[in-house]
Amino acid sequence: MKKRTYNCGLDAAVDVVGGKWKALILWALHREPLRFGELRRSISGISEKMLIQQLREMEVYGLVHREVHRQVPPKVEYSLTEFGRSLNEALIPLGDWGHRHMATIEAIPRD
Amino acid sequence: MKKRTYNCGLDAAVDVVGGKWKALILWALHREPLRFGELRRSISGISEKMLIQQLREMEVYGLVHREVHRQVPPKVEYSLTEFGRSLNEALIPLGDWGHRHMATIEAIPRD
DNA sequence: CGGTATCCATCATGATACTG
DNA sequence: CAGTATCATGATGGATACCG
Repeated sequence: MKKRTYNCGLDAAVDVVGGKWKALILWALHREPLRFGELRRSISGISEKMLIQQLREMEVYGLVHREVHRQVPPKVEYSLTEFGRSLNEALIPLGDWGHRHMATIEAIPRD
Repeated sequence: MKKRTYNCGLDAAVDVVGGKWKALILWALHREPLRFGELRRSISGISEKMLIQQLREMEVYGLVHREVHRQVPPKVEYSLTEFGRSLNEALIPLGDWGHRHMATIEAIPRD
């Protein structure tokens, strides 16, 4: 989240959901609330640092809700807010597109 | 474009359209082909360096077509391929979402 | 007009180790 | 279990100057 004004909606949306991980976190949480560890295991390749960093930002944005259950061992559950849910729905066509063209995308030369 | 395999379509799509500029470039080109200078003026805040860099990547991805008209002064037109057009359509709901929630997004505290 | 080439600052991401 | 701290690296972006 760098800017304060936007020229178009896409500009604003990219600013919110931008980066490698936020869209994937939204998707991982769209079915049910998950604990930190479950979330980490369900998003392959993410480090604990990036996961917590992105989750904190998404909490500030109002996309994600963080609920602490005071018990031993500690249990913290993350879930989507209505706002997060609405963003996730807006991402579905993009996910479908990626799924349809995955073979093409993987064939793109790197570097 | 960093990875070679993807867990889900959204993962792949984010890899293709990720970064601050590519979605905006797609949008700028969706109505009609534009010259380099027109493109630069229509995307506020982008530097020449980033514009040319992103365009080159999008050419490699097969999203954008670059057509050189040999004349004086030089004229180079950029347009969307069918692939680029399909990606742009998949981004429309996200753009709508951003447009609907722009006030909320601008009100999010920074840092 | 439509780029290219450098240099440089800053930011995003990653690896590893450690803690309540 | 759910994080934090620290350091390293690479990507991103801005400024400036130059070229066919």
